[in-house]
Amino acid sequence: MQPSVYSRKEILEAAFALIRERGWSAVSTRAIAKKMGSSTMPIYSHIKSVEKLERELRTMASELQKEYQQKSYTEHVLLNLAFGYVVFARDEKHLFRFLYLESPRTMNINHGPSLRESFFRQFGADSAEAEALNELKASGQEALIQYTWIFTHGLATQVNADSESSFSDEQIMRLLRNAGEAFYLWGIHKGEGFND
Amino acid sequence: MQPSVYSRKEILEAAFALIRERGWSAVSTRAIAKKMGSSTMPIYSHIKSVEKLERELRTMASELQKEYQQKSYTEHVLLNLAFGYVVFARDEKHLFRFLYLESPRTMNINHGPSLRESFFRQFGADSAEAEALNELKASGQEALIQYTWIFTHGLATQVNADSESSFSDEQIMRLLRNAGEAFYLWGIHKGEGFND
DNA sequence: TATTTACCATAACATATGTTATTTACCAAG
DNA sequence: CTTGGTAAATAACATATGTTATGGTAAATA
Repeated sequence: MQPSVYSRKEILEAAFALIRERGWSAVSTRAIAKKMGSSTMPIYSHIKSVEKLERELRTMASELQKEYQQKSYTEHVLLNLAFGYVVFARDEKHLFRFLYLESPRTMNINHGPSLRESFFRQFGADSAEAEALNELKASGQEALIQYTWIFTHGLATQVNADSESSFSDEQIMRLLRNAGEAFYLWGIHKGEGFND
Repeated sequence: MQPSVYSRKEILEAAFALIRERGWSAVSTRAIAKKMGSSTMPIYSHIKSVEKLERELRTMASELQKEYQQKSYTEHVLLNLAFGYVVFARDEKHLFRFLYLESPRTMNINHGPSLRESFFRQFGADSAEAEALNELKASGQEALIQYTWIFTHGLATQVNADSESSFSDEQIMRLLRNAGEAFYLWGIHKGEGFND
């Protein structure tokens, strides 16, 4: 048996480079092949169809997103998740669009789990964070996360659409902090939580 | 000279119906022709290229969006703009995606003027609204609009992605009101506006 | 060494799309 | 009525893409 000249890994990396640089619409079997200096056959021998390839690329993009979100930019877990999400949207425009803005080739409107679920999971996991929010009732805490998530996603898409990438880390951080504080104080103010 | 059997208007309406029902990716000269029961020729005789067609459709979609945003849902102009924007995103999924989420066929990341500019324009135009916000300094007012806009766009994209359209008018209105109030109170609280 | 088999390149098939050339049919002007 | 021009249909050209068939080459195996 012959060893593969073009490995599955190599193929995925070429495709991933393409989507990072030029977006999902620039990914085709021929484009990948050209980038590797091969024909399209190795792709089909390692990955059955473009649909499978798309799934792989989604996973890879999500992994990179996760790296952005897991860095410790501040001492606040939720803020880190939000900040990482927005910076990912700014610095990896095509990947963010691929994951959250553009439709899959099959025209389902179907966004991934993304930030929102991370928010809710992390919130439960991090006790220090939870303690700091003790003044809010449970419903208020959940609402705080919901509002923060909506704001974060809005900021991310806006930052993503800004082709000059003129949002600095500091600006993004300030926007997120301020919004979070506003929601938090509003929750305190209302006492009853966000749902009345 | 013969009168046209297929008018420019008829063509645009067929294309618009297509994009509303099945999205921009479903719009092609042949699909339009099929919908009209004609060949593709009338399209080219009235509209030179698909690129021109896309521009026309953007205009039409924006007009419909404007209708949503100009209704008087409440006594607050800004809230009306925001609410109309979100409801448009919920009820016209394909049009909203076409205008703000998907890339143009030519791969520029370029979102339209949209809500944000409307916000800033309307804000200046409506004096009653301005009066109500007098307690905020000018910089704080601008910031309030910015934060509100970010939240609104975030909510719109979230609502748009929800294929069950499970967001009721009341929920959307409440989210927008609460967020706006939170930002407003935060601005008061800070005194100096949002930019410190 | 001869053979078989996996891998890959080439070419082709199938489809979808924008666009244009050619032909047909019809209406209006002379 | 003839003729000319316009609009529409048909067909074709050009490109892009997913996918598959065919054949060669080189390595592993008998």
